[in-house]
Amino acid sequence: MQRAGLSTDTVVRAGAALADEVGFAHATPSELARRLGVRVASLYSHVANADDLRARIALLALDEVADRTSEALAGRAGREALVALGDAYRDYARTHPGRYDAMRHPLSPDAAASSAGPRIAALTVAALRGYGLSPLDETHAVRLLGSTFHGFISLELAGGFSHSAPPSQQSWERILDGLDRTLRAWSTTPTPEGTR
Amino acid sequence: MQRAGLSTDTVVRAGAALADEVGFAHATPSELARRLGVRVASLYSHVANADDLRARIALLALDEVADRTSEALAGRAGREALVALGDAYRDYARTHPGRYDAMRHPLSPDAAASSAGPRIAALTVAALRGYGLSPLDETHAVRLLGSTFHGFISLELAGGFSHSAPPSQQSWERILDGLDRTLRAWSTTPTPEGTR
DNA sequence: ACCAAAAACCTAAAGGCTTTAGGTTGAGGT
DNA sequence: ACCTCAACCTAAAGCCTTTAGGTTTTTGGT
Repeated sequence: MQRAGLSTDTVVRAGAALADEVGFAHATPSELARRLGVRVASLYSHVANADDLRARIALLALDEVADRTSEALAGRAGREALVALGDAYRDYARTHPGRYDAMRHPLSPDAAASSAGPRIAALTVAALRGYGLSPLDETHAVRLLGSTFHGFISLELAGGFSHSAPPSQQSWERILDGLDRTLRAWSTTPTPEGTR
Repeated sequence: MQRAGLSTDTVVRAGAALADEVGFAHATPSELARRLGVRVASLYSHVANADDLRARIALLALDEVADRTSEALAGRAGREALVALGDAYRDYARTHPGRYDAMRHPLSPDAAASSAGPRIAALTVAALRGYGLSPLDETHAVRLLGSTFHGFISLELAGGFSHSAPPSQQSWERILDGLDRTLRAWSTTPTPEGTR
């Protein structure tokens, strides 16, 4: 009998491809086994259970995003870096929607710590270097970027912008522009009175 | 034998409560029946199937958000309206995390059209009235608000901000402030050159 | 070339979830 | 008292996940 020659790595990669095709939520061991031409039970030698499979897809996605982000950011600063960062996320989400969703899959604390998540955070900080922010402002700015990028991408992916003109690309550019202006004025913004 | 006296409405409401407790993804007919003290099959008289249940929870959530938003916005304009809108979303997500997730559940085109979604969109436009935007700018601004609010809330809910100082509330206020400034300068922002 | 051990794959089975078909029982109106 | 509708039920089929334990291929040392 011919063997598929699977390993944890190949299984996870196939799982990621499946997630991109049918959606992260529908990337199940059953369907994966079917596509790999293997019995379901065989997958359980490579992956502990369905959730472990999903967590590993998440780790893979985080890694890939970190790599692309790192490449996109090389040699860029200020507005250019901001745009490169946003486009890197958005392009990744469009080419790999399942993996992108996987990134929001909750990980155990130590899985999260040893993931590429911190590396992505560090890259975001690096992208902001050109704006000359204080450490505190920097944290707020990282959160602003994360929120805006993730929010736009997830709404766009869910089809939230597809039912009205103009094309979302225009809004994306407007928003990047707004972010750049906001960040340039970030440190001059007084902290709101009500800060707790 | 005692009857529970269920209707579609009570089932959906119980489903929404369940979603808030265990998460939208785990709000299954099985678990719901268990809590209602009823056999699973009985639910299928009130709800077509598992996805129908989830869709109805989504519709309920959209309706509730529209109501709260509408109330929060009454008598406010400009920055005040912006903050009220954001806080309404965020408060709803915190008190009803399952329902909030449900709102991103994909609906059929006609279900979406007859949902409270358009009402929410109209309320967002109304909240922006004080900024005096052109219709095109208004659309971009609605998308900006939707993205930023949803992104922040969904990352916050997923615990993305809980592993670092300062508390997310501070970032939220900074971000609302940034949005207000951005919107005030929105129409003076030249459309980026590369607009397609 | 041989032969153990590891790795990959399998069958079988238990238990949970979703969904449908068809039967029973309670509650309200006449 | 009766009739009807709605609420609820049992039963069963089909799918998914997970575990236990067996078989076969591959591998690498001799």
